[in-house]
Amino acid sequence: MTTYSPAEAAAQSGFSIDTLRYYEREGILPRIERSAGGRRVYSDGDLWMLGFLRCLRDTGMSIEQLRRYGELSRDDTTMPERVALLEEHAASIRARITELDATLVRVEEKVDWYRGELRRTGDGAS
Amino acid sequence: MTTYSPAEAAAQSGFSIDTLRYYEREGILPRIERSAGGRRVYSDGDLWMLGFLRCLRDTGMSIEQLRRYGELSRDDTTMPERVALLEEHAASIRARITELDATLVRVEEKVDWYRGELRRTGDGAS
DNA sequence: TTAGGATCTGGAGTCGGCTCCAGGAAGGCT
DNA sequence: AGCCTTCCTGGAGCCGACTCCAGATCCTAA
Repeated sequence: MTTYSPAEAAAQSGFSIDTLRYYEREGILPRIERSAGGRRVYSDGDLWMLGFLRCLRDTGMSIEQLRRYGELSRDDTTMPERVALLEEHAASIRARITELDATLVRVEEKVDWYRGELRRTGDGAS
Repeated sequence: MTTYSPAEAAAQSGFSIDTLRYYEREGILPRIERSAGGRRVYSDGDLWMLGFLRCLRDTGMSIEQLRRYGELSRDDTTMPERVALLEEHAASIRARITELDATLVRVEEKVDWYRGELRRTGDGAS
Protein backbone atom coordinates (compact mmCIF):
# COMPACT_ATOMS: atom_id res chain seq x y z
CA MET A 1 0.00 0.00 0.00
CA THR A 2 1.43 3.31 -1.09
CA THR A 3 2.17 5.94 1.48
CA TYR A 4 2.86 9.65 1.14
CA SER A 5 4.97 12.24 2.91
CA PRO A 6 3.37 15.50 4.01
CA ALA A 7 4.86 17.22 0.98
CA GLU A 8 3.38 14.61 -1.37
CA ALA A 9 0.00 14.75 0.32
CA ALA A 10 0.05 18.51 -0.05
CA ALA A 11 1.05 18.36 -3.70
CA GLN A 12 -1.62 15.82 -4.55
CA SER A 13 -4.45 17.36 -2.58
CA GLY A 14 -3.71 20.96 -3.32
CA PHE A 15 -3.81 21.88 0.36
CA SER A 16 -0.67 23.34 1.91
CA ILE A 17 1.22 21.35 4.51
CA ASP A 18 0.15 23.88 7.11
CA THR A 19 -3.44 23.44 6.10
CA LEU A 20 -3.16 19.67 6.39
CA ARG A 21 -1.90 20.04 9.95
CA TYR A 22 -4.59 22.58 10.68
CA TYR A 23 -7.30 20.24 9.39
CA GLU A 24 -5.95 17.46 11.55
CA ARG A 25 -5.93 19.71 14.62
CA GLU A 26 -9.47 20.75 13.84
CA GLY A 27 -10.62 17.17 13.64
CA ILE A 28 -11.52 17.37 9.98
CA LEU A 29 -8.93 14.72 9.28
CA PRO A 30 -8.41 11.77 11.59
CA ARG A 31 -5.11 11.50 13.45
CA ILE A 32 -2.72 10.66 10.60
CA GLU A 33 -0.34 7.70 11.06
CA ARG A 34 3.20 8.50 12.10
CA SER A 35 6.58 7.09 11.17
CA ALA A 36 8.98 5.89 13.86
CA GLY A 37 10.40 9.41 14.04
CA GLY A 38 7.03 11.04 14.44
CA ARG A 39 6.46 12.25 10.90
CA ARG A 40 3.07 11.99 9.25
CA VAL A 41 2.53 9.19 6.77
CA TYR A 42 -0.54 9.60 4.60
CA SER A 43 -2.29 6.55 3.13
CA ASP A 44 -4.22 6.19 -0.11
CA GLY A 45 -7.37 6.41 1.93
CA ASP A 46 -6.23 9.68 3.43
CA LEU A 47 -5.48 11.04 -0.02
CA TRP A 48 -8.89 9.98 -1.22
CA MET A 49 -10.54 11.74 1.66
CA LEU A 50 -8.46 14.83 0.99
CA GLY A 51 -9.58 14.85 -2.61
CA PHE A 52 -13.19 14.78 -1.54
CA LEU A 53 -12.68 17.38 1.16
CA ARG A 54 -11.09 19.63 -1.42
CA CYS A 55 -14.20 19.40 -3.58
CA LEU A 56 -16.42 20.21 -0.64
CA ARG A 57 -14.22 23.09 0.46
CA ASP A 58 -13.91 24.49 -3.06
CA THR A 59 -17.67 24.52 -3.37
CA GLY A 60 -18.06 26.55 -0.25
CA MET A 61 -18.52 24.12 2.61
CA SER A 62 -17.38 25.78 5.85
CA ILE A 63 -14.66 24.45 8.10
CA GLU A 64 -17.37 23.79 10.68
CA GLN A 65 -19.30 21.53 8.31
CA LEU A 66 -16.14 19.93 7.07
CA ARG A 67 -15.33 18.99 10.64
CA ARG A 68 -18.75 17.51 11.09
CA TYR A 69 -18.32 15.43 7.96
CA GLY A 70 -14.88 14.36 9.09
CA GLU A 71 -16.14 13.31 12.48
CA LEU A 72 -19.04 11.36 11.05
CA SER A 73 -16.68 9.60 8.69
CA ARG A 74 -14.89 8.05 11.63
CA ASP A 75 -17.99 6.28 12.89
CA ASP A 76 -19.53 3.81 10.49
CA THR A 77 -22.96 3.94 12.04
CA THR A 78 -23.43 7.48 10.78
CA MET A 79 -24.08 7.00 7.11
CA PRO A 80 -27.57 8.47 7.28
CA GLU A 81 -26.18 11.65 8.82
CA ARG A 82 -23.50 11.84 6.18
CA VAL A 83 -26.10 11.44 3.47
CA ALA A 84 -28.16 14.22 5.03
CA LEU A 85 -25.15 16.50 5.22
CA LEU A 86 -24.13 15.85 1.63
CA GLU A 87 -27.65 16.33 0.36
CA GLU A 88 -27.82 19.64 2.12
CA HIS A 89 -24.56 20.62 0.49
CA ALA A 90 -25.80 19.45 -2.92
CA ALA A 91 -28.85 21.65 -2.46
CA SER A 92 -26.68 24.63 -1.62
CA ILE A 93 -24.55 23.99 -4.70
CA ARG A 94 -27.67 23.92 -6.86
CA ALA A 95 -28.89 27.17 -5.34
CA ARG A 96 -25.52 28.73 -5.92
CA ILE A 97 -25.50 27.66 -9.57
CA THR A 98 -28.92 29.22 -10.05
CA GLU A 99 -27.70 32.47 -8.54
CA LEU A 100 -24.57 32.48 -10.66
CA ASP A 101 -26.59 31.83 -13.82
CA ALA A 102 -28.80 34.79 -13.05
CA THR A 103 -25.93 37.16 -12.43
CA LEU A 104 -24.07 35.91 -15.46
CA VAL A 105 -27.01 36.95 -17.62
CA ARG A 106 -27.13 40.31 -15.95
CA VAL A 107 -23.43 40.94 -16.40
CA GLU A 108 -23.57 39.90 -20.02
CA GLU A 109 -26.48 42.23 -20.65
CA LYS A 110 -24.55 45.07 -19.13
CA VAL A 111 -21.55 44.29 -21.30
CA ASP A 112 -23.79 44.31 -24.36
CA TRP A 113 -25.24 47.61 -23.33
CA TYR A 114 -21.78 49.13 -22.90
CA ARG A 115 -20.84 47.78 -26.31
CA GLY A 116 -23.87 49.49 -27.80
CA GLU A 117 -22.99 52.75 -26.09
CA LEU A 118 -19.44 52.59 -27.33
CA ARG A 119 -20.58 52.02 -30.88
CA ARG A 120 -23.16 54.77 -30.67
CA THR A 121 -20.90 57.39 -29.15
CA GLY A 122 -18.20 56.39 -31.56
CA ASP A 123 -15.21 55.29 -29.63
CA GLY A 124 -13.98 54.57 -33.11
CA ALA A 125 -10.98 52.32 -33.33
CA SER A 126 -9.54 55.15 -35.36
CA MET B 1 -36.87 62.10 -8.07
CA THR B 2 -37.17 59.67 -5.21
CA THR B 3 -34.55 59.69 -2.49
CA TYR B 4 -33.77 57.19 0.23
CA SER B 5 -32.51 57.30 3.79
CA PRO B 6 -29.60 55.08 4.79
CA ALA B 7 -32.05 52.64 6.35
CA GLU B 8 -34.06 52.43 3.13
CA ALA B 9 -30.96 52.05 1.00
CA ALA B 10 -29.84 49.23 3.27
CA ALA B 11 -33.20 47.50 3.18
CA GLN B 12 -33.43 47.70 -0.59
CA SER B 13 -29.88 46.74 -1.38
CA GLY B 14 -29.45 44.07 1.22
CA PHE B 15 -26.23 45.64 2.49
CA SER B 16 -26.11 46.80 6.10
CA ILE B 17 -25.88 50.50 6.85
CA ASP B 18 -22.36 49.92 8.13
CA THR B 19 -21.44 48.22 4.91
CA LEU B 20 -22.80 51.11 2.87
CA ARG B 21 -20.60 53.50 4.82
CA TYR B 22 -17.67 51.15 4.48
CA TYR B 23 -18.14 50.94 0.69
CA GLU B 24 -18.26 54.70 0.48
CA ARG B 25 -15.06 55.01 2.53
CA GLU B 26 -13.41 52.45 0.30
CA GLY B 27 -14.35 54.35 -2.82
CA ILE B 28 -16.62 51.64 -4.14
CA LEU B 29 -19.51 54.05 -3.95
CA PRO B 30 -19.14 57.71 -4.87
CA ARG B 31 -19.53 60.29 -2.14
CA ILE B 32 -23.26 60.09 -1.44
CA GLU B 33 -25.27 63.32 -1.33
CA ARG B 34 -25.98 64.78 2.08
CA SER B 35 -28.98 66.52 3.60
CA ALA B 36 -28.58 69.93 5.24
CA GLY B 37 -27.83 68.17 8.50
CA GLY B 38 -25.16 65.98 7.02
CA ARG B 39 -27.12 62.76 6.59
CA ARG B 40 -26.76 60.60 3.52
CA VAL B 41 -29.46 60.82 0.87
CA TYR B 42 -29.37 58.00 -1.68
CA SER B 43 -30.75 58.53 -5.17
CA ASP B 44 -32.39 56.06 -7.55
CA GLY B 45 -29.12 55.92 -9.40
CA ASP B 46 -27.29 55.01 -6.19
CA LEU B 47 -29.80 52.27 -5.50
CA TRP B 48 -29.38 50.94 -8.99
CA MET B 49 -25.63 50.84 -8.58
CA LEU B 50 -26.04 49.10 -5.24
CA GLY B 51 -28.20 46.44 -6.83
CA PHE B 52 -25.57 45.73 -9.41
CA LEU B 53 -22.75 45.80 -6.86
CA ARG B 54 -24.68 43.29 -4.79
CA CYS B 55 -24.81 40.91 -7.75
CA LEU B 56 -21.11 41.28 -8.34
CA ARG B 57 -20.28 40.82 -4.68
CA ASP B 58 -22.59 37.83 -4.31
CA THR B 59 -20.90 36.16 -7.21
CA GLY B 60 -17.53 36.51 -5.61
CA MET B 61 -16.04 39.75 -6.87
CA SER B 62 -13.52 41.02 -4.32
CA ILE B 63 -13.71 44.38 -2.60
CA GLU B 64 -10.59 45.33 -4.51
CA GLN B 65 -12.27 44.70 -7.87
CA LEU B 66 -15.47 46.30 -6.71
CA ARG B 67 -13.50 49.42 -5.91
CA ARG B 68 -11.98 49.39 -9.34
CA TYR B 69 -15.40 49.09 -10.93
CA GLY B 70 -16.70 51.87 -8.71
CA GLU B 71 -13.86 54.17 -9.61
CA LEU B 72 -14.21 53.50 -13.31
CA SER B 73 -17.91 54.22 -13.09
CA ARG B 74 -17.17 57.77 -12.03
CA ASP B 75 -15.30 58.53 -15.23
CA ASP B 76 -17.28 58.19 -18.42
CA THR B 77 -14.29 57.73 -20.64
CA THR B 78 -13.64 54.32 -19.09
CA MET B 79 -16.30 52.15 -20.65
CA PRO B 80 -13.80 49.89 -22.37
CA GLU B 81 -12.12 49.17 -19.03
CA ARG B 82 -15.46 48.46 -17.43
CA VAL B 83 -16.34 46.08 -20.23
CA ALA B 84 -13.03 44.31 -19.76
CA LEU B 85 -13.54 44.01 -16.04
CA LEU B 86 -17.06 42.68 -16.40
CA GLU B 87 -16.04 40.20 -19.06
CA GLU B 88 -13.33 38.93 -16.81
CA HIS B 89 -15.87 38.52 -14.07
CA ALA B 90 -18.29 36.77 -16.42
CA ALA B 91 -15.52 34.35 -17.30
CA SER B 92 -14.84 33.64 -13.66
CA ILE B 93 -18.54 33.03 -13.06
CA ARG B 94 -18.61 30.56 -15.93
CA ALA B 95 -15.58 28.77 -14.56
CA ARG B 96 -17.16 28.63 -11.14
CA ILE B 97 -20.35 27.16 -12.55
CA THR B 98 -18.36 24.47 -14.30
CA GLU B 99 -16.59 23.62 -11.07
CA LEU B 100 -19.82 23.52 -9.11
CA ASP B 101 -21.42 21.26 -11.72
CA ALA B 102 -18.55 18.83 -11.43
CA THR B 103 -18.65 18.68 -7.67
CA LEU B 104 -22.41 18.41 -7.65
CA VAL B 105 -22.14 15.25 -9.72
CA ARG B 106 -19.50 13.89 -7.42
CA VAL B 107 -21.51 14.60 -4.28
CA GLU B 108 -24.61 13.06 -5.79
CA GLU B 109 -22.67 9.94 -6.72
CA LYS B 110 -21.42 9.65 -3.20
CA VAL B 111 -24.91 10.00 -1.83
CA ASP B 112 -26.11 7.27 -4.19
CA TRP B 113 -23.28 5.06 -3.07
CA TYR B 114 -24.14 5.60 0.60
CA ARG B 115 -27.75 4.82 -0.21
CA GLY B 116 -26.70 1.53 -1.79
CA GLU B 117 -24.57 0.68 1.24
CA LEU B 118 -27.41 1.41 3.60
CA ARG B 119 -29.77 -0.81 1.63
CA ARG B 120 -27.21 -3.60 1.40
CA THR B 121 -26.22 -3.60 5.05
CA GLY B 122 -29.84 -3.37 6.01
CA ASP B 123 -30.38 -0.24 7.95
CA GLY B 124 -33.97 -1.34 7.64
CA ALA B 125 -36.55 1.32 8.07
CA SER B 126 -38.00 -1.11 10.57
C1' DT C 1 -39.60 71.59 23.97
C1' DT C 2 -38.34 67.56 24.96
C1' DA C 3 -37.91 62.55 24.41
C1' DG C 4 -36.60 58.87 21.31
C1' DG C 5 -34.87 57.20 17.38
C1' DA C 6 -31.85 57.50 13.23
C1' DT C 7 -27.28 58.97 11.74
C1' DC C 8 -22.88 60.89 11.99
C1' DT C 9 -17.44 60.09 12.57
C1' DG C 10 -13.10 57.72 13.53
C1' DG C 11 -11.38 53.89 15.10
C1' DA C 12 -11.27 49.35 17.31
C1' DG C 13 -12.89 44.56 17.28
C1' DT C 14 -14.42 40.11 15.14
C1' DC C 15 -14.44 36.05 12.43
C1' DG C 16 -13.14 32.49 9.17
C1' DG C 17 -9.47 30.37 7.31
C1' DC C 18 -5.44 29.90 6.91
C1' DT C 19 -0.05 31.08 7.12
C1' DC C 20 4.20 31.91 9.33
C1' DC C 21 7.66 31.47 12.97
C1' DA C 22 11.11 29.75 16.43
C1' DG C 23 13.47 26.15 18.16
C1' DG C 24 14.30 21.41 17.84
C1' DA C 25 14.31 16.58 15.84
C1' DA C 26 14.67 13.11 11.69
C1' DG C 27 16.36 11.48 7.55
C1' DG C 28 18.75 10.82 3.35
C1' DC C 29 23.22 11.78 0.61
C1' DT C 30 28.28 11.70 0.48
C1' DA D 1 30.14 11.88 10.71
C1' DG D 2 28.51 16.06 8.62
C1' DC D 3 25.17 18.66 6.14
C1' DC D 4 21.03 20.05 4.17
C1' DT D 5 16.27 19.41 3.70
C1' DT D 6 11.93 18.12 5.64
C1' DC D 7 9.08 17.92 9.30
C1' DC D 8 7.64 18.48 14.24
C1' DT D 9 4.88 21.48 17.93
C1' DG D 10 2.58 25.37 19.97
C1' DG D 11 1.42 29.64 19.31
C1' DA D 12 1.30 34.15 17.08
C1' DG D 13 0.15 36.78 12.96
C1' DC D 14 -2.41 38.03 8.84
C1' DC D 15 -5.99 39.15 5.44
C1' DG D 16 -10.52 40.16 3.68
C1' DA D 17 -14.72 41.85 4.73
C1' DC D 18 -17.22 43.46 7.52
C1' DT D 19 -19.35 44.85 12.33
C1' DC D 20 -19.55 47.29 16.49
C1' DC D 21 -18.70 51.14 19.61
C1' DA D 22 -18.64 55.81 21.93
C1' DG D 23 -19.97 60.15 21.94
C1' DA D 24 -22.05 63.79 19.38
C1' DT D 25 -25.75 65.50 16.25
C1' DC D 26 -30.12 65.69 13.71
C1' DC D 27 -35.04 65.08 13.21
C1' DT D 28 -39.83 63.95 14.14
C1' DA D 29 -43.74 63.51 16.75
C1' DA D 30 -46.32 64.49 20.87
